[in-house]
Amino acid sequence: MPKVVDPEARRREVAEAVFRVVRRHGLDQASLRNVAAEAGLAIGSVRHYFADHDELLRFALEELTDRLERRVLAHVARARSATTRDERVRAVEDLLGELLPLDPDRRDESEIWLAFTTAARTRSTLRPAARRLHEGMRVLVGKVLAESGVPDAGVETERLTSLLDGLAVNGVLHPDLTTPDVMRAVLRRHLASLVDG
Amino acid sequence: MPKVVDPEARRREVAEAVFRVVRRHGLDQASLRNVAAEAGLAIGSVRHYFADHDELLRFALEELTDRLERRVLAHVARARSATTRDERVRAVEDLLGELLPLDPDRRDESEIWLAFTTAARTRSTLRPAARRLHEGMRVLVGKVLAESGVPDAGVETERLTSLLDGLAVNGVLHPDLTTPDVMRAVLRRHLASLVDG
DNA sequence: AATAACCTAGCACGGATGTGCTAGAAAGAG
DNA sequence: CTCTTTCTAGCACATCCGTGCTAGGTTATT
Repeated sequence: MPKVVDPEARRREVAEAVFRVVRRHGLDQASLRNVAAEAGLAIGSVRHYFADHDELLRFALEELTDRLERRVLAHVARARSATTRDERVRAVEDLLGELLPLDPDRRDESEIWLAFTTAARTRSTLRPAARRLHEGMRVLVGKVLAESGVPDAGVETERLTSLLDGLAVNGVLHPDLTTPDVMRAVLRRHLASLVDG
Repeated sequence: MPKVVDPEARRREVAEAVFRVVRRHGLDQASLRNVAAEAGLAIGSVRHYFADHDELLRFALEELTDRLERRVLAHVARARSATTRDERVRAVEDLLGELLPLDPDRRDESEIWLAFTTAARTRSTLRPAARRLHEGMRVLVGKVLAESGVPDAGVETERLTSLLDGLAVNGVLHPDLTTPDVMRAVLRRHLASLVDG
């Protein structure tokens, strides 16, 4: 028998390499060769774990989705257990802040999210995964608003979803203008305007 | 002397070809060969008007900026001449709506904008032009808010700018969910919440 | 120690890309 | 008609890409 290697762990390692390449040089540059080099593997090794270049990118996007989902779900539990209204508002703020590039880790994730999401427009094999990610975020925002008793959930869900996406985009593309402090202030203002009516 | 050809007009024609390719297949596919084929020219002809592949893309982005600017400026004049408050609100709505993919033409423009803007993150030669485009939009939004007497212009400018960008992104990437009607409703709601306080 | 299974490495092919050059076509000026 | 300048077309080269294959290495079990 061969050297025992957890194949799923390997796949995740390769996905990490994809993320680093995408972050530094863009999704175009996430070729098998570049990713293999970044992962410290031979191109043949990468292809042993992924049948296809497409499958590699698809897996990376799903990996990103999983990670985001896990992080957000932890906050959901915390938000539900909030007692005072102030505590609850703060919990919602933190929860939605997980979707913004507020610190280096989340900034990395947002950069990767933006690259994959926009690429999915013309790369049809990425569309289903990108779609699931978007819908997940959308229903999350919808639930948060509904549970907070905000009326007119349809329009407000779209408004908050698009605001968060726009903040993430500008936080990634123009970090000197859309700084973490600015993003937090905008999010706080928006939430306040929702509860005040 | 040769066949007289207005070189600027030719450059703009080629830029149009770039737009069509980007819209259909993404910025990655806007190679000299693909663009030349789309424009019905030989690759050598395209290179006669553009020294570089970089220069071609840069020119296309600047062309997009010019076009957008021209369209928006027309609305600015109209908004300034509004008399009643109702008329003014509607003018502002139309003005900002020019930045959203509300009809096929603007949808095309938004798709191209998104492709170039996000590509500028890793393609350094596109950054200056993308930056100017973003700042132009930002000061426009700032002026609109200031002239409408909205307080706290800093945060509100960022909030509305990011909302518009987010709507454009989702209008392009998820047109079945973020439909023109939804975008209009969101924009209207946001503007209303600003003037009511 | 021998075997069999898994993993790694890499060659080879066809295709695409940007760019440097060169040859020729088109058409107003003399 | 002829010259001269502008424009068009396209070849050639080095580089990178995804993928089909194959050969070699590594190691737990027998």
